[in-house]
Amino acid sequence: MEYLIELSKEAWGKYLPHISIDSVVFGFHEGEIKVLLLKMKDVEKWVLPGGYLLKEEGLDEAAYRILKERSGADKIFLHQFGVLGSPQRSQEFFKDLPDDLWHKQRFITIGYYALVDNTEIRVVVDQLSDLCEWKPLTQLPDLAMDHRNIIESAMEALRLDLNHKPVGYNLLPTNFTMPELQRLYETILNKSLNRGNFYRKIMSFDILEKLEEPRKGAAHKSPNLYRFNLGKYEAALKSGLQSSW
Amino acid sequence: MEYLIELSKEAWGKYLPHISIDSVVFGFHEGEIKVLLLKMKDVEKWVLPGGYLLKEEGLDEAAYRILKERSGADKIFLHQFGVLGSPQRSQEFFKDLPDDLWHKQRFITIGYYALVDNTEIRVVVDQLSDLCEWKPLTQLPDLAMDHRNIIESAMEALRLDLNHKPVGYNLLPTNFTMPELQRLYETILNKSLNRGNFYRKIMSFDILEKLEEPRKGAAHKSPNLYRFNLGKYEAALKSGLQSSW
DNA sequence: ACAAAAGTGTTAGGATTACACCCATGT
DNA sequence: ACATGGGTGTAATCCTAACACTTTTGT
Repeated sequence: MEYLIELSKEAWGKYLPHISIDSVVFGFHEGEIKVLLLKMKDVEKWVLPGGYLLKEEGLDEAAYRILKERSGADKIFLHQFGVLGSPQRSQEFFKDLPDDLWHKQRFITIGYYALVDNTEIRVVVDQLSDLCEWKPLTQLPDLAMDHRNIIESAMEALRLDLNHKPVGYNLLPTNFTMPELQRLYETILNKSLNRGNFYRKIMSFDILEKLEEPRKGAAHKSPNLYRFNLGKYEAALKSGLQSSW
Repeated sequence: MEYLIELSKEAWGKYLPHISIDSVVFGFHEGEIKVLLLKMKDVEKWVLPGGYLLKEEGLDEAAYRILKERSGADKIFLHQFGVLGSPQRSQEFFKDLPDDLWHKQRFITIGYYALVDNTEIRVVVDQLSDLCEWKPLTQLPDLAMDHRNIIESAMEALRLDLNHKPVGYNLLPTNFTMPELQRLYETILNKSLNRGNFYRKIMSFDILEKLEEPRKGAAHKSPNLYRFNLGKYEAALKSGLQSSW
């Protein structure tokens, strides 16, 4: 708690008041969508990696910096999806703390979602948190304030953006198999897709490149590996992958 | 200028600093999309109807209030579409004014778009403005700060929302003709549509009700009048009007 | 007569869905 | 042998685009 008060003093000088940024970091692992969460020190509550806007900093810039500081995630796809700001969203949470505490202000929070290939992320635990972990979207722990809402809005935004943003490229490792890509689509859309039709349709977009070598080592037949042709992918996304999945 | 300074003093007490709200009010008139703009006093620049967030006010609530105060528009469809906030977006505009002027802070602005049937709006001019007028989207006057950008983002958002939000219901008068509805779609999508196909498709959604009486008085054949069945319209929008226009 | 509007018909071409079949390959 | 993956075939259905025809009705 000492800790918070120390940070608070610093905050009033560095940041714009009343504005926070929270990021919902999505990953895809073992066929599930996961969200990166931090466990608060001394409290059994989890929070999104969030932070504040420096006085002379752009919004996207701040979102990148915060994510870097609080989770170690770097060079990431980030997209702003909305602002949440009911007057009471955080006050109740800090009610036992002094009134001049930075955290006790009213905050408007700007929501970003981030997409990461989580095989590449090295998770860092910062000063405010005990733990930084991937939690499955379907089994979220107890979340502070309105963070569960924020996650739901982010997921909704992601679904709508599937044909307009490079979701696959950013959630999968560079090389991936067709079943992996299909499972990603099925998870985001929350419905199952016919394998043959999925294969034909995704190939018809002409955004994938097949690698020479299949993935080896596992049981069963070695699956072929693909990667996105980023140029073609982005060109195709501009007009939206016309598709009804 | 006196004026601004007076307002500035008041503002520091009433509003949250650094946060503004700007609304792009769309109307549809004479086959064109129009935007409601205010002309600043003493300067040849136009601005969006915008304002600030009261200390204990929700975001949507503030957007409604501001629109009411600055344009007279009431009971309106409003939707938040994004946040704009490069550090220098407004400073340059007020550079000759005192540093403690409210307006000279750094602002993050929350963008809303509003849809109105502009036959119903009675435009009000507030203290800061000379004029409040509908300007065609295709011939916008000289706009202050980044307001032209904001309008473009809003229009982009509107296009994407066409199958998910009750755009037609809110931009047209209660009763309207089929050619009017088609022209609205054509304008938003910026392409022409085949009449017969448009008719069949829109009817197939089963969201329109045909009135008994056609519109009378004009030249040529009296066109039939329709109105939206709001219940059915909203139900259909939930899953999105599956359509490729 | 003419222009605008309403409603329907038609046809070719695509896209979608839902299967099914066959092959390859690692254990 | 069996599970997994890859790739293609196909038929029914539906959607779309493009045009055309007919009828209605004000001026």
